[in-house]
Amino acid sequence: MARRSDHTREELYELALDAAASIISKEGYSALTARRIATDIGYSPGTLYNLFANLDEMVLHLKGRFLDALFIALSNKPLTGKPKEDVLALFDEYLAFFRLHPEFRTHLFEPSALPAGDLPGWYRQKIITLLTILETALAPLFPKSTTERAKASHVLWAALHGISSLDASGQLQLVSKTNARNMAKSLATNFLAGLAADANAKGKS
Amino acid sequence: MARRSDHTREELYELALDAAASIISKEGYSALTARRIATDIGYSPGTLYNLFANLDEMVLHLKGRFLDALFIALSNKPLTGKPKEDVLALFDEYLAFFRLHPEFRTHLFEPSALPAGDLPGWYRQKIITLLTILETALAPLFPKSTTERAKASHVLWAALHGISSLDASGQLQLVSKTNARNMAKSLATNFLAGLAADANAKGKS
DNA sequence: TAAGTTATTAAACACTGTTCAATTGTAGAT
DNA sequence: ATCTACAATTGAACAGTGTTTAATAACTTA
Repeated sequence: MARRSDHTREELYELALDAAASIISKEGYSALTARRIATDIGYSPGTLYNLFANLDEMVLHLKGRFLDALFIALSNKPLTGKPKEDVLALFDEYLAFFRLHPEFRTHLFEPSALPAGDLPGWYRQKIITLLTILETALAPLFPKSTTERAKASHVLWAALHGISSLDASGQLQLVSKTNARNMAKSLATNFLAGLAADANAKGKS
Repeated sequence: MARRSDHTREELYELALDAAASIISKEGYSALTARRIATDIGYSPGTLYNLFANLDEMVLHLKGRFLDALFIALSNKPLTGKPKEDVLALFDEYLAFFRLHPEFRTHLFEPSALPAGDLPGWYRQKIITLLTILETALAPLFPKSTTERAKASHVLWAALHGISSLDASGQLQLVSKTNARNMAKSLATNFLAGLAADANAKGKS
């Protein structure tokens, strides 16, 4: 067999990622195999290796798509300028997004077999773009130091990821009666109150 | 071939888990295969299936051992009764433990292919026991409500897990200049300050 | 000493990711 | 219209995986 002109390279790329997303969402990660994707899109496994270096890279591109979608979801509602309100809204949106795509909660920010630092720049950029939203929401609390602002947003993001990820793996329910949304609210409320108290103390001294 | 009396069933169990831990720590998760473990302990793959239902169950037992070790590490220093001090010390100990066993940072609290709720009781108990330490450290802050105390400890644990896990996968360094220890400190400090502020407000009203 | 039990094994099964020579449709040049 | 060059696509193969199972032989008991 040989060349077909059923789809362009770009169409194939989308077809493959669509199929992969559908398989994962319907049957879980373990059902995602090269042969299965190939069957679903009507091509042979070898064709996938003409599009991606390997399955890991394909999953990385799929994650990239989800990072884009998450960014759009989080950008949906404009920020009000009130940090607490905005952070709570972003957290809710974040959790809601992963409730729609539970299969990605654990995996989206987990290692992709890549040696971490070897993640491509475009992927890193997507995460940074995502974090910018949170950083902007925190901005009013940090009129002076942008490095402190960045740090706070990174802590909040990592912490929220922990809640969302443990929730997804079911280990939260295993141990706690509080649901993820409540925990995220507790995290945001107390952390921000702590930031405010700190700013107060510095202002007085 | 047939029966040998080189090792008891219990010895074999320990041998297998030792070998598995060593393989993971030296060559990573992907090197952990039934044939490899079998070779390393001088038995055939089939023997492993006389000890464990399957590889996933074996990994679960290995995780159990790590939860035990983590508990011991966290119980090492006695609590002082000062919540902030104790939580900071626990966080540091937690991060230090996973720095010693980086290969487990991501996996220890991640899904084990088991449908979450199907995790055996003994495993669940190990996690609960672990959380009790943190809950005890927070006790002075919650003289009345034990449910609020539990909730706070769960939030802190999940958040710390997020930091530790993202750090392990290298995605923290990808995005932030702050290291995990600093982030954990920021988390603990601000969250506890927030709790204190809340308690103050309630006390006054 | 004989019989029964059971730990242990090699071999097999159905799968996996990945590679590659062979094939053949398509595009461009003549 | 024909020839050539290119490259997308493929089936088959390779080396590996987790897991099952019938056969075996060492141990235990009678």
